[in-house]
Amino acid sequence: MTWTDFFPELKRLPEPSLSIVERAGRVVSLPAGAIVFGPGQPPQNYLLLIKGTVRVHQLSEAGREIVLYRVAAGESCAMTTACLIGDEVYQAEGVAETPIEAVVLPRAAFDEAISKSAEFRRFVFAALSSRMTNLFKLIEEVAFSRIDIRLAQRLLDLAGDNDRVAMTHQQLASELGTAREVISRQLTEFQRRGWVATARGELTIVDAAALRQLINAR
Amino acid sequence: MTWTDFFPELKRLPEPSLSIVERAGRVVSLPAGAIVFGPGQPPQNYLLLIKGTVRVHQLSEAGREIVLYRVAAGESCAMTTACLIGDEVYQAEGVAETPIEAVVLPRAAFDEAISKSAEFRRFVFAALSSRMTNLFKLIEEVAFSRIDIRLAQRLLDLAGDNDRVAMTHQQLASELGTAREVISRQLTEFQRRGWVATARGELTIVDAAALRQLINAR
DNA sequence: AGCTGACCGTGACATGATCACAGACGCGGC
DNA sequence: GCCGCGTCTGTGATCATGTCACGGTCAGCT
Repeated sequence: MTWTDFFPELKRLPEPSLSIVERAGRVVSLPAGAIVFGPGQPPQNYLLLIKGTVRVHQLSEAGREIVLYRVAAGESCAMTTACLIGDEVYQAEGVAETPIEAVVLPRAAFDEAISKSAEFRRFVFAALSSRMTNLFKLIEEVAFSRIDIRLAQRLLDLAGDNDRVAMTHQQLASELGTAREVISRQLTEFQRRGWVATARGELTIVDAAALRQLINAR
Repeated sequence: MTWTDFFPELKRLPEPSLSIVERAGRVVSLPAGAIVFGPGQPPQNYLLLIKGTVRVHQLSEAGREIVLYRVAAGESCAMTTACLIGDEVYQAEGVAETPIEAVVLPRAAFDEAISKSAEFRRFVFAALSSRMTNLFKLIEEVAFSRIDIRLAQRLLDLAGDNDRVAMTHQQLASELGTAREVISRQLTEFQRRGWVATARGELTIVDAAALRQLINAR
């Protein structure tokens, strides 16, 4: 079994493209918390995530941060792709949120596959454009959405089936690019209304319907 | 003379790619104020601007807007490219700020040129990735920058050699995704400090150095 | 001159960010 | 258990920004 088993679109690549990427790509593992890439670095490899998730966030000078997007298993990293193509350095940081396994495909092989395979191009650029779409949405949210609505949305996104979010207020603030105090106050209010239950470093969604209603109210 | 004269990178395309795009691309003109594309529309053509500028901005439900980027002569439109590749509809609006001339290249010819020419690909995707880089910067600014600094930056950007910006406060507010009143107050303050002179529908930068210093102060 | 619509100024208030600080909790060491 | 320490959370004060309401001013038109 080879790593392309994790990427159906790539598995269907015609030869010789399939062989190129299969042979050039190496699988690496990183522990949770590892910094996958950081601002100022030039990308050397195309990245494909097999297992785990990577959080990509931007850091401000003042020490605040905002999550730009997450890379899930089976996806590629948009910022890496953009920087590779445009020959630029990373502007954001990528952090392994869980232990991860990823394929690193060296630039040369990436370029070769791009030029030789229409299917590979489609895979790469469809992912890129879909992420771009997300970024436009993010800009709209940051510029125009109220913080309580953004928090409610994010809590629903982050909660698993057990409606639990194991994050500190500071981490939630970093998700949305705001300050911890703002999150604390909003959560206090959510709790007062019986929508969530909070505990140190974690929180439980009690009334998901109410949160959804808040989101749709405007 | 053909329209590719306006795009040095394309002019250097090897045959047959050059002929493909030259023959498939039609030059169109639009008056200032024309809506080039709008939210919900599917893109049918790749766009290359020959003359004038197009402003691409996102509209919020509440009627506020923010300028995502401008397409200058000699450039392509990133949102169009992304939507074409990813087969999605536009999420933002493109407006001709001046009378414009543009090349529209139908999807089929675009796809063909992409698959046949490495140079064309480089042209298209380098533009896309560079715009993506801009978007990350925009997110950082919206999320973390003070409005006075963002306004100062934008004024310097918008001012021509004569240090004049012919826009209303409302238009400036739309540039930055904020409200008119906020701009009015900031400009009043800038004027009080002797940095700008304001008039109805226009403004003159008096002390560009002071504005630059404000920007660099933090 | 008088009308009209766009443009601008401003006060009052709501929301969000920043600063300062204190209390609560969890965990390791004893 | 208990202590000590670092992290996490709560809260008031204040500032920055956004929203609402309204009135005044200006340019262009008849």
